[in-house]
Amino acid sequence: MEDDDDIRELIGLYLQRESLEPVAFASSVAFLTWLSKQKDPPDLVILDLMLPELSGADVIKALRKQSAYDAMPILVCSAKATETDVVLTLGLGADTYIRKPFNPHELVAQVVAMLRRADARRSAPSQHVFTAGQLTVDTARHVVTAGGSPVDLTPSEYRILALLVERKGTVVSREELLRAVGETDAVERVIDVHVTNIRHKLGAAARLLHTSRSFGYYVDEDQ
Amino acid sequence: MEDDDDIRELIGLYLQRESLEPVAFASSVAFLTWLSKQKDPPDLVILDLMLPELSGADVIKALRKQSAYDAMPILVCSAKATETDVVLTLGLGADTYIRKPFNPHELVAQVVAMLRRADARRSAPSQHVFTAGQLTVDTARHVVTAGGSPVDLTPSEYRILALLVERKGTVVSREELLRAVGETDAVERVIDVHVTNIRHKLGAAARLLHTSRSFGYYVDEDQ
DNA sequence: CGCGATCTTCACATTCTCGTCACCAGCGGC
DNA sequence: GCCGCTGGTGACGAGAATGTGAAGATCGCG
Repeated sequence: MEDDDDIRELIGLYLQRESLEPVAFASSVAFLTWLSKQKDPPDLVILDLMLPELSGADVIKALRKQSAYDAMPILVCSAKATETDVVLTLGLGADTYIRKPFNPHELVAQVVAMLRRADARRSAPSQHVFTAGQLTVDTARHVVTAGGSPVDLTPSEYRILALLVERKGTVVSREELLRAVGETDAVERVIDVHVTNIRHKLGAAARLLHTSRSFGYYVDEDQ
Repeated sequence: MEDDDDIRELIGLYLQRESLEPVAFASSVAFLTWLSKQKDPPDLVILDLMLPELSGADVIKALRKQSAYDAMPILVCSAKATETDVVLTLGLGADTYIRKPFNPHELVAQVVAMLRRADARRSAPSQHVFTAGQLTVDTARHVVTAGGSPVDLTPSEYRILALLVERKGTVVSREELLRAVGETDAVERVIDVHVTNIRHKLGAAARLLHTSRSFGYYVDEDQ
């Protein structure tokens, strides 16, 4: 939210370049109205302090009172930069303060940093389950299932299959699979043996594990 | 961390006024050494970019590589304030950038704002009793029960089991368990011995504590 | 300083895994 | 069909990972 049209547009452009989806508002009221209609709160709010109607500080206060928005990251940028302003604004519940004039790149970097942190929290159990067809690899439990039933793999077999499923659709070279197994100086053919054993243990799901002649192996969803 | 003695002291004083407990270092190496000896990571790190020996950027890189510290808030303050510096620093994993010269009150306000957010996350699931099957771990009282009756564990055994139960269902590496115990310069096999002892003390509930060959240990509800 | 509790290391047994090899099968080119 | 090359596979010995008992090493405490 920012009352100067040019600045608002500029910021928007820079954010889009980071494949973010900014929604811009010229006034606090417009923003709050929009917000009340959203199902999920936005990932982050950029706020100018000097706004017509409701001031930025009032917006922060209003947001922080509502439990739905009390965890939403707020970045404040403003030309009002006396020490008191900064302290007060942060005290109200803003997360970061950037002084105007700021460089767009800086703003974007700060936004990305804040989102990274928020993401880390939200998706704490991040991505640790990979699937390919009826195959699932749980990298937290180190468990592989094929068609629902667990498959008992040795550590090396697990590491090979996990890498292949994580990269499903792309051929992985024996060299890289060797590295995944452990920094050994073994002959590349070791992988062949492991793959054979994996196939036996997978049973029907083995048809997802393909050989790419003279290149390596790959896992594919279909067929 | 800040190489100018006066500034370091000044910042420390201001932080203490907020009933925080700052620990100051004049060099990156001193800080990292101290950090490796701490059981729990500090709540927040204030970092100057221009340091002798290891630069602030190197410190950030080093910290973010370790999972124990990848969530630790980092505030960077520096006179190196070109746009590129700010963007790079935030990109490395810092959370906030403050330009020198900064007002101490601003720094403190920013620190408090960051801590508020980190606190909200940490204490959000203020859960202190974890269970897995007939096992319960009360992290407030430091008491473990198996099938209702209390189990008498040594401190190290408790820490290991607590971590495993908190993360039930996921494999925890010996390395991470070692870190939980506190000693980092011990042989990883120490964990094996502790686990053996824990198993004996758990009796029937020991069947919940599994070995994941070549990966670590894990606790699972079922089976 | 002595004592007990706890931690760490070590040694050994056991079980499981890995890498290698030899040989066979499949494929494509001719 | 023949040949050369690449991949599949069964078997085996070397070595790794783990469980565990016992012997120092440390620590905290009276």
